[in-house]
Amino acid sequence: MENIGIAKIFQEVAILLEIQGANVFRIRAYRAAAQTIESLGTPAASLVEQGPGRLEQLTGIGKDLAAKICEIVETGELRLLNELTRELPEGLVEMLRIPGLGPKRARQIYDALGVGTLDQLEQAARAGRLQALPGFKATLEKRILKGIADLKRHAGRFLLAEAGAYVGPILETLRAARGVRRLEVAGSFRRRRETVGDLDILVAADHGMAAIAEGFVEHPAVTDVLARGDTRCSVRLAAGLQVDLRIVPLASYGAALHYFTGSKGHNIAIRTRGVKRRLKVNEYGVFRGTRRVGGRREEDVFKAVGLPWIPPEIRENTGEIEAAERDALPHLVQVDDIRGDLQMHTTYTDGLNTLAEMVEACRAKGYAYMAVTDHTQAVRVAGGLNRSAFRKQFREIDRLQRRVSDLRILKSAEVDILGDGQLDLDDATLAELDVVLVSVHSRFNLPKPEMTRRVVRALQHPRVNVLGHPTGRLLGRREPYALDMEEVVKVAANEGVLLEINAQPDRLDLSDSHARLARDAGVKLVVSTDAHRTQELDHMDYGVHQARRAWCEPSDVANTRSWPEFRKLIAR
DNA sequence: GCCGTTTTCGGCCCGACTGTTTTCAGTCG
Repeated sequence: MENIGIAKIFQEVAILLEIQGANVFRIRAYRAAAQTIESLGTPAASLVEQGPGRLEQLTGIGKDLAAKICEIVETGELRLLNELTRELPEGLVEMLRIPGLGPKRARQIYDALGVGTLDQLEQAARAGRLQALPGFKATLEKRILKGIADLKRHAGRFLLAEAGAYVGPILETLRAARGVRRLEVAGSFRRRRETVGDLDILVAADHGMAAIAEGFVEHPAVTDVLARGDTRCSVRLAAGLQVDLRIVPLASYGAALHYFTGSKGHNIAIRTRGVKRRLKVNEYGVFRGTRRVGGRREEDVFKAVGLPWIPPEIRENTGEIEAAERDALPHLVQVDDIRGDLQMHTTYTDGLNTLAEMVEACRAKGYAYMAVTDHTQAVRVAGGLNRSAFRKQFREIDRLQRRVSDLRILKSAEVDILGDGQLDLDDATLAELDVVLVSVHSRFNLPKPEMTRRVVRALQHPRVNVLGHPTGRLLGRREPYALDMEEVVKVAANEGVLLEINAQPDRLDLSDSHARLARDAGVKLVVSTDAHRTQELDHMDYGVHQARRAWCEPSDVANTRSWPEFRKLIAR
């Protein structure tokens, strides 16, 4: 059982307990455990192997939950969940994803009407049967029907890049509105998670709040208004993306920014620290009794609970508070630290810009080096190169290099890892490359042991330097292939191979937790754009943020080094 | 169900909006 599967079981338990009306703190414990397991990086199964007590070292996991994790790992299921679903249909879990329908109402509907699936609920609502229940009227019934339709149309999360594009025009309008002093997108967007469920826009204003809210809900991009008040509004855009707006006075901006940035787990931990110091922390500020002791700046909140400011990307309650306490926060890598891009394609294969154009674009970015990594033959759809085509490209690189002194153009290739782990390029050509990048582009559904052997074999080839997009996932479209990441990290550490964080917004592969696993094992990472056109060189930003979420400092990311240092690092 | 500078019991983060309410429960973030 994968971590995500364990987390899902705990989430379902939490929801069913909630519908049962169980103790809210017991429910919260299951939710917290789900989150802990999901962001673990290392498989929970391997912690189970390390013996009793290892799991209990995780925050929020005690004796009981540790035993339940063992049970799931060993049997593939959880008796508690089975018992709960004997009493309540599992379909209720899905029903709770409808806005306006929480545990109490779901229970009420199930008890009174026997409705236990989304489809049954839709039928009941269409037939007007919900209105028969106390506390239900036509408005709520309509809202539920709309919620079901929305859920069917757009259940998923949005790529960070997509969400940013959708919200751009709204931000412009808000920035121009009278009274707006500060503005920022908070939430998971500010934490730079790879996908976001909705967007939280925070505005500081000294006057005209109602007019700002009005302008927001009236924006042409808005198709539905879900809620509107003078300080909080919630809308949906045509694409299905929900956008929330909060307006606070300038004096509360820092506290609100902290609060609405989250994560939820991080906020609870911070507020709990506040309680211990007899402070109340809310989105309006930090208070001792009724006296405000801070809140204009985000730093105020941290300072009040005895901590330095923590970068948003690591506010996941996965150790950042403890690190801040010890004054041991990482000095996270920044996009300006990057000195070269190590994966990109040209018109030699499936790129849209010529080699010369990519070189100019990299110079414009001020890079010290770039690697040209066109595909090898096995990737037929991309028109992969054979050895003679590579020689032709090398000659063009030499010609361009003679004209360019401020940028080192590295001869490289994205060499395909064949089904058995052999490389799709002969040793003589490999020997001519400055950097050898290897990736999997075929036979994605090999069983885990075979896929792991395949990748490990490739990494053990003495010419190999970087493993590209290590899990092959495409966010929202293709699951990662089955790969024992712990094993891959171990081999990469032994062989001195670097692991890539591919900065394509729909890849971001390695994931944050895998990248952190690698970093903690001392494996160096490379952040590369995999650009197929000049504009995509700008994706570096997404990759660097992913590295930041993995707690990476500049020294953890190989392409923050100069080329001579980089070359020393990859020598094997 | 977890946890401990209030330590093995008794706490556990906090506020806004909605709808159906005459003072609040449910939901959401």
